[in-house]
Amino acid sequence: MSIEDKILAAAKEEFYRSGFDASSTAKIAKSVGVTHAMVNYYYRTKEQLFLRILDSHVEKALAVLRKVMREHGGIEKTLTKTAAALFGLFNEDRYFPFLLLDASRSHPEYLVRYRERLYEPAKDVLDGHIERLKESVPDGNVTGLFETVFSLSYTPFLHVPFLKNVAGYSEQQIDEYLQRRKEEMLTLLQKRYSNA
Amino acid sequence: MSIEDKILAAAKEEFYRSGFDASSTAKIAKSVGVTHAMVNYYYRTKEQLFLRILDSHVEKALAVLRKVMREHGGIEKTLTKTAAALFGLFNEDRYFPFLLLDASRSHPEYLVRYRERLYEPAKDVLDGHIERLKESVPDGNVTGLFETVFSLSYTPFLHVPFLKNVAGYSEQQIDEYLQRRKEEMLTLLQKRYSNA
DNA sequence: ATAGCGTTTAACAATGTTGTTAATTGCAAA
DNA sequence: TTTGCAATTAACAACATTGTTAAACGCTAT
Repeated sequence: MSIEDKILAAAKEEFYRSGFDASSTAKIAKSVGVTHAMVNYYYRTKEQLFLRILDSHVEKALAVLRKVMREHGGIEKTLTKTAAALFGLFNEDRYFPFLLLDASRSHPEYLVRYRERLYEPAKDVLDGHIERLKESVPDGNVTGLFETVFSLSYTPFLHVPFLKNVAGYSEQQIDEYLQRRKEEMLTLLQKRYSNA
Repeated sequence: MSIEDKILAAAKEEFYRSGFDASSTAKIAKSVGVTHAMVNYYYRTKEQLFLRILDSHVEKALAVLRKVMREHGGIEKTLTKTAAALFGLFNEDRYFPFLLLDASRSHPEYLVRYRERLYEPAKDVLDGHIERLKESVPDGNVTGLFETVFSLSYTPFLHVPFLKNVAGYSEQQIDEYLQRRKEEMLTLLQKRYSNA
């Protein structure tokens, strides 16, 4: 792996764990074993380095969502697939939810750039199929259901640092925990849309 | 309000919005309009100032939970009351969830001190009444249900900065949003425990 | 071998951070 | 009114931060 790539990987770790403001390019460089000038040499500024990482993650998330949303099934299938896709996405980068929350709280200006495109995948479903979907959901609160899916997909990963560092879970216990949460989420969804 | 109290209030804001590491005692002092030496004069160190704030919040949260958990009703009542209590707690300090997440990710050592006491209110219910509760829940996953309640109670508040600063919600829209989320959570719970 | 070019370092500047300390202020009690 | 003490400031130390720049390094191609 080239130094350029090593810096990117180390930066990912650092930004994941500390957020933008509390991260230090000097520490990133140190963890790679080079002078901090290398960070500026390859990525100009801390901000550009951060945005590059954020960008690739958001692109990936959007791609996943678009794919799921395009499959036009009933509310049940769409919700379940969305839930599984989101959970899988976060499971690949377990600190990604932290990154998003940190950005939304401390640097919303970095997220404004995605505004339109964030709503776009959802629109496919919410506009094109919302009428049919509404019939399957008691109170017609389809967007609310999607937000519930979103929330229940990422909270397990927010809890990982606590479970690991405070409650003392082992890696295996963490994995079991995440699996339980996924199943509980899917069970809950079934109940929600399957009866009035 | 005394300067001592003003510093505490400003620190709350700053820690809420930036987390421990990204917060600066100098900025806190500046926002109050005093020299940063005052922070050290009244609170010794940044750490002690932070812990004082964290402590009072955790105490309050534990008190609320203890109160709810002590009322020995069925699973339905206990869950609903817990949900409402947690939502109300976070609604009073809307950045509190951020504070907890930040601490659990970047400073778990600050949370270890509460470890035993965090589980204590839950134990009241989960040990003393778990058998009876289990009968009301299909797969007997009572702890899972409580965690779902917890997750759905705080995520709306995590979303507020995004909705305000990226999506452009007004204060009123935020309040309406929070109300919707609360109701969706309660609806969802009803479905979950009311049928097999 | 050497000229050239991309890479890397060391050093610097400007700024910000936390915490301490000596000096000053201002009020209250004797 | 003057002594005394709490409150407040200004200045300082030690260090970390980001970003820039000139120099050195090391490899490749001529």
